[in-house]
Amino acid sequence: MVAVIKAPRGTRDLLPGEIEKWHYVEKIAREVSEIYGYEEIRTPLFEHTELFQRGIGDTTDVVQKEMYTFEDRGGRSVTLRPEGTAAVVRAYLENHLNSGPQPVKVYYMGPMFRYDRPQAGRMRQFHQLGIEAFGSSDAALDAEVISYTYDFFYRLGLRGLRVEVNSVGCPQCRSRFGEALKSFMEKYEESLCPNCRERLSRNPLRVLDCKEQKCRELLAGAPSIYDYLCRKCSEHFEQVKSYLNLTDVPFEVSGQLVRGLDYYTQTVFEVSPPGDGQGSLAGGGRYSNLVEICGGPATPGIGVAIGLERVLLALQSQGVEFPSVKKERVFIATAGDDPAGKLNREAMRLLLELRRCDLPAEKDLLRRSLKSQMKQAGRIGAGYAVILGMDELENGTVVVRDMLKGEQSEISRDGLTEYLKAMVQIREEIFWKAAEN
RNA sequence: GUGGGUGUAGCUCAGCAGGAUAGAGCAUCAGGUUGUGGCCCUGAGGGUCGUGGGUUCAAGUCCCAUCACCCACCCCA
Repeated sequence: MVAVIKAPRGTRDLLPGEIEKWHYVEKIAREVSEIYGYEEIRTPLFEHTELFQRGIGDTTDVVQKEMYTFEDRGGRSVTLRPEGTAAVVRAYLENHLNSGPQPVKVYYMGPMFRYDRPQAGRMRQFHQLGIEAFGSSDAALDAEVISYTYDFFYRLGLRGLRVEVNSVGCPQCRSRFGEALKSFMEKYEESLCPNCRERLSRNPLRVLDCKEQKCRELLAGAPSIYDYLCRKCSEHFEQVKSYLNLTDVPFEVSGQLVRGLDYYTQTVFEVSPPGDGQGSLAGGGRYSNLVEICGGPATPGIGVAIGLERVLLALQSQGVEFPSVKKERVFIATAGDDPAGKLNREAMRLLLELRRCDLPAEKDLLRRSLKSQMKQAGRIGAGYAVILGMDELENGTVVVRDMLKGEQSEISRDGLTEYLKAMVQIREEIFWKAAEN
C-alpha cells in the first residue's frame, strides 16, 4: 500500500461535527457586519507579491520570513495573502470605490497564509474576519471599529476580554518618539535582552512590548508616547477615547501597545482573551498612508482583523455552548428479500417525494439487512423511519416508526408525505419550545 | 529560525529491569433463526510498534539520526 498523503504542516481539515461551530461563528460575523453597515468583499487568495511588500512593509517579519511566495507559470511572483487589508485596499482602488460615496465600509472573511511554525492558535492556513473602512478620519469611526470587534465577541458569548487601545501617532510623532526612546534605552543597552538591542536600531517602538522582565523594568522609566504626539494626533486620540466611553466597551489605554505591521498610524488596538495567554484574538488600527502607498490618493482608512481559530479556542476554553439546530430526518428502510429490486425502487420514489417536500430523507445505500438499516437510522439521528416491505407494497401502505418513542403504525402510502410533514412540524415546535426554556 | 515534549490498531491508552503468534476499551462490520435501532452477548476485520540506521543471541522496549505532531520563543490572528 502506498503511503497516505497528509495535509501540509499547519493546515487541517474541518470535519462534520466541528464545521457547525464555524458556521455559527460565520453567521454571527455576518449579522454583526450588517448591523454595523459593512458589506462583504471577496478578494483573491493570492496577489502580486509586490502588493504585500509595499502594503505591509518590507521590514516586517510577515514579509521577510512568513510569506508563501512563488512564481506562477508566467514567471510572475505571486503570494498567498498573509492578511486582508492590503488586498482590500488594492480592490478599493482598482474598482474605483474611492470615487463613489464615502465612507466605504467592507468586511471579509476567509483563509490567510503565513509560513510560521504552528502552535496553539496559530496555523499556516488560518482564518480571519476583518473589516475596513475608507474615507473618513473621524474618531467616531475608530470607536465604531473597536465597538464592532467587541460586539462580535460579546454576541458569541465571550466575556472578560481585555481591550487595549493606544495611539502610535503619525510618522512624524513616531519618529520623534522613536529617537527619544532609542537614546533613553541606549543608556541601558547592556541590560537589554539581545532582541531589544536588535530592535533599537531597526524599530525602536517594538521594545515597548518586550516580555523580558529586565526590559520591562527599564521601560517603566522610559519616555511616554503621549508626550510626543503632535497636537492633531493627540486630539484625535482624546476623541477616540471619549467616543469609546459612550460605548460599553471596557477598554484600557496601553502606552506599550505596538503593532507589528508597518502601516498603522494613530489609533491601534488589540483584544485578548482573559488570563495571561499571549495570543490576541484581534488587532487593528488606523492607517492613513496605506492607500497612498498602494498608489491611490491620500485616503484615511481603519480596520481590524479577527483570528477565527483563536476565537474558536476562546469559546471552547470559556465553555460557551453552540446552538445546534437540527432538522428532523427521515430514514427509509426496506424489509425482507428484494431480489427483483421492487422495494428498492419504491424506496427511491419515496425518497424523492419526501425530499421534494423539503423533508430531509435518507435510504439505505449498502443493501444491508433491516436490522442494520434501523441501526443506521438511529445513528444518523433520524426522527422517523419509514419501513417498506412486500406486505406494505401490496397493501399500498407503509410503516412509520417514531424513533424517539419507539412506536410505529401503518399508514397509507399516499398519505405518507402529509403525515410526516405534520409529525415533523409538531416535533420541531416541541424542540423549539424546549430550547426557549 | 530557536528551544522543549511526544510518536504502539480509526480513537484513548496498556505493554512490567529488552526475550516467545503485540493487547484492552471504544469505534467499525457481521451474527444472536422468519421484517426493526438505541441495552446486552458472540465473533470478525484492522498495527512494517512514525521512518532509517546502530547496540545485542534477541528491541515496541536501549542509542543516534530523520520526519511528523504538540507546546513555548520570535512574530502575529
